[in-house]
Amino acid sequence: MTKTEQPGYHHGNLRRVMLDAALQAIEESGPTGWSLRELARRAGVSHTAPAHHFGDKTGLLTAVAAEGFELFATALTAAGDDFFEVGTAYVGFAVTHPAHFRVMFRPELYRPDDPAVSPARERAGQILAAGGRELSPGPGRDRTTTVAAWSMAHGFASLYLDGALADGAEIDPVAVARDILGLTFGHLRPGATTPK
Amino acid sequence: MTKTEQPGYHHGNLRRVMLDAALQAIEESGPTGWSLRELARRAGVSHTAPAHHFGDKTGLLTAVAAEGFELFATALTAAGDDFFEVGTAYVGFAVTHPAHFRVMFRPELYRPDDPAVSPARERAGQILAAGGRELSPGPGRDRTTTVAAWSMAHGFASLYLDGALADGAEIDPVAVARDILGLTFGHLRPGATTPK
DNA sequence: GCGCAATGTTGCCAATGGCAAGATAGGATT
DNA sequence: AATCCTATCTTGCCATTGGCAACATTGCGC
Repeated sequence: MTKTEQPGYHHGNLRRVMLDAALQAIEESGPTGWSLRELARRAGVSHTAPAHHFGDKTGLLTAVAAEGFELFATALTAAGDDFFEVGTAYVGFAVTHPAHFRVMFRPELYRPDDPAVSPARERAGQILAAGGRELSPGPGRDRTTTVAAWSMAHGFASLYLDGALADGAEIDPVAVARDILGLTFGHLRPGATTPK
Repeated sequence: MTKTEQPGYHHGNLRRVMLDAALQAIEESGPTGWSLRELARRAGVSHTAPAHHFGDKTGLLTAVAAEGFELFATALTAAGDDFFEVGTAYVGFAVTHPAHFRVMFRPELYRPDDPAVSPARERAGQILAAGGRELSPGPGRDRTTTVAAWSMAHGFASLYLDGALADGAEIDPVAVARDILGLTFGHLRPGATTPK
């Protein structure tokens, strides 16, 4: 359709193509259920070509994590200042970028201290912490509130992606996320009434 | 410490030894960061001996998941009827059995439909659902409450095990779990104390 | 133009998971 | 007790994998 032509020797776009192939493979078979050679075959290059872009397999996963944290930080930022919007965006990101998400929080798969990873990860952490401060019920409880909200969003996203919640019916994960965040944090919101 | 003697040809205890070796390897390098042959070497047997007990690598991981869900269901049951105790036990299990936990919720690693796995998993699910019912703020909200609590416990356990919460200071994960459960579900609790 | 670094290739190696065929042993049957 | 029988374990083998080394090609900067 578009310019999918691959000229002879130099691929010209290998890095991106390999990343996309990896993302698709991760969605299909998990973060370790594929081989570098298989991806290279799919991309139509020799089995060592990717090494020039990522070094080794861990390097490819590091690149996935780095891109993931970048997209993640962007998505959280775009959600604005509202605590619930940030929480919803957290789950939204996981649903939209399942392969990135699955790698990002499994530091034994990649090099977490890589300079391409750490800054974005910390940027995301800052946004989450800000959300916790906003909703904290009192001084000294910021960290607890942040951890609580983070756990809620992260746990729901993980359970959903792992299929643990699929008891037959299809669900709209983002809507459910909104629901459970409201149930558990609604009472902390200014001017909220306890459900009951 | 007891009968650690390995007679010549027949190991006599290979299944358990392999399981323990796998659990240790998983703690050290993640659920896929080791080789079957390496475990066999550690156990002092040939590289195909484990096949007679587990079939293949996936079979070994299936056995880990099965044992995990058994222990998990037992731990949740032992926590009693109190919602907060169940939530705390969830995190306690993850901290106490990190290797099991890491495998259990990653169905692409094993055979989730294996008859050794499903019953125990469902048993655990029943206990969680009962906890949700207990705390539900109204009819029709049972499922939401269950998912919320499950997400909270699961998310915190996952983040803790993955080292995402380690911002320098050591924490007591079970105590923090109690804390965040209180913050988010305390307002749903009937009265002050005394669960009947 | 030209040189050189980036990009890609082929050939090779040790390690891995798994299969097939054979060895061993411990218990059940007789 | 002799024998069979089956679970357990071994050796030998194969295709696949990740990674290294050496070489080929290309396009960009000077």
